Amino acid sequence: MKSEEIMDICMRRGFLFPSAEIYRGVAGLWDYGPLGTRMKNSWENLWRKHFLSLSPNFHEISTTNILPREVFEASGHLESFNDALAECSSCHSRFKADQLIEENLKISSEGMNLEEINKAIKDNNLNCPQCGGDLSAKFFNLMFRLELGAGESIKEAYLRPETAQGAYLAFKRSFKTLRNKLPLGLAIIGKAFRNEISPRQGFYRLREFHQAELQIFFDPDKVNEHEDFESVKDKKLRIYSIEDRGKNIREVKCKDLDLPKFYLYYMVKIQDFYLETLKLPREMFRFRELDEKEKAFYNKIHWDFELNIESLGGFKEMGGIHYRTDHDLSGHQKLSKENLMINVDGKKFIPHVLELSFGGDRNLWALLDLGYEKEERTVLKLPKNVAPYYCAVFPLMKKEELIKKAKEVYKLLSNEFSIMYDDTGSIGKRYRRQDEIGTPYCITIDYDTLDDDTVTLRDRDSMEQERVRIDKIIEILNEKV
RNA sequence: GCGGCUGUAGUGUAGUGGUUAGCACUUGGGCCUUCCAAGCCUACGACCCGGGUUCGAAUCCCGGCAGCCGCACCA
Repeated sequence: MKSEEIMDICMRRGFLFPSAEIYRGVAGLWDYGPLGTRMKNSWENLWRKHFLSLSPNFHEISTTNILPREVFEASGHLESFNDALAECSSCHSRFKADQLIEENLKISSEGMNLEEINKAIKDNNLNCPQCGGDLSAKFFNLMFRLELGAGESIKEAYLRPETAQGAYLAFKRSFKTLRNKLPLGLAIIGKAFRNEISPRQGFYRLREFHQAELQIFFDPDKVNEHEDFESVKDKKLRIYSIEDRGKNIREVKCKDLDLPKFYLYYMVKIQDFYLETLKLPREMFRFRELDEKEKAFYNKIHWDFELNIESLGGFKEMGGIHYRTDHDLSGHQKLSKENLMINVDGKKFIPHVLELSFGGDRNLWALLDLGYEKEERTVLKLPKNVAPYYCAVFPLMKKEELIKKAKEVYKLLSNEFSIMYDDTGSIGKRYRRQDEIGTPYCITIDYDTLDDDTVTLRDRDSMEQERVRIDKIIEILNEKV
């Protein structure tokens, strides 16, 4: 219900559209329209500002979407993203081949190739559990496979399923370039691709999506320290651990949690991003601990951070904080034969990685959901710093002298803020239009303005109005952000 | 991918074999209007795609695509 209402605004007002819509679209592919793009850019910029400022040695890089096969061999994605599924020739149900073989034949299918799996199925007369039909196995990989070049010289490559690998590949040179200092943070804001079998839930699971990830490389001997830990030790984190399942979220002081300090510090900074930078309601946020089954194969410690999204039925993952150890760098060192060890003060080691990973698209959806309000009016109470427009300027009526003045004010402000101008329809209608796309402030020019250079400043959330001088507006708006 | 339900302007809908495919809101233009979706005039705009049945299909049948629900999948 709410999900459709938000999607309605998104399509009608230009936040999101189905990609290739005139060809009926494709599940899991979405375009950002003009307003959505503004919002996405703002969110990404806030993210940059918040996370890159945590250390002078945190830097953003931009790496390719296409990477050669070896990268994912080393990372483990080729293997663990690659499931052999047995498909029934009559009812087309699919089953995991390894499970089927293990359960029925009590042998492990590990290491079997497709031929061997199919032979095992055939020799043992394994039939479809659903209808009894014939089964044949095929590999389904969640990564998009590409062929680079042509003819004999084709190189096998994949679209990256996470931005992270780019940072690991760039680590060695970045570390040198940045003069051999740890911790080193490499952030990548970009796209990732997963060939989801059936993307559902509208905008939540996509085939092409945005990630904002920060890979922090550090000395594993120092995992239980952080130079600024003192400043966060008494901060309360909202946690939902494995033991808390079925119970309530707890607020626990950072220093009382049994997690490495280096990890805790960044949990606090992530929580701050949501509660302080975006100013979301505290009760909508939590960290959720993943159990062994849910954890990604490369993670030693893995908590997700979640927001309570009504349109998606409750708390949903916005990202994760992953202690990946040296899984990736060691894997790349082994396969590439490149030495990825570093030497810090005479100590040689492969650094460990703490990954802060955010799903861009679902974060935006969350903001739309949390902001959406429909009572006597429809209003998107977006955080002011991510709203597509910060302010709109109107002449009270469509009269030449008011329009002229309004355009002057528009021009004055457009250098400072993301701003829009509108002079069609009644003033009330124009306010409502801005409410619907979340514009925090509207400025109206009336006949008094022509006499005394004051305007009406109207607040999106309270609908209250105040009279302010034009030469003070920039200052006043800046204070309100 | 399987099963069930669904698909008419941007949105919500009317239309169940022959309609110039109707209505409301939205949007563009105009009039009016001194602060919260007012009113008046006017314009734009749709049968998801393909095939079949039929003299004739938005309507019936088949396939595709998309959406919703359930199953499976979700590193």
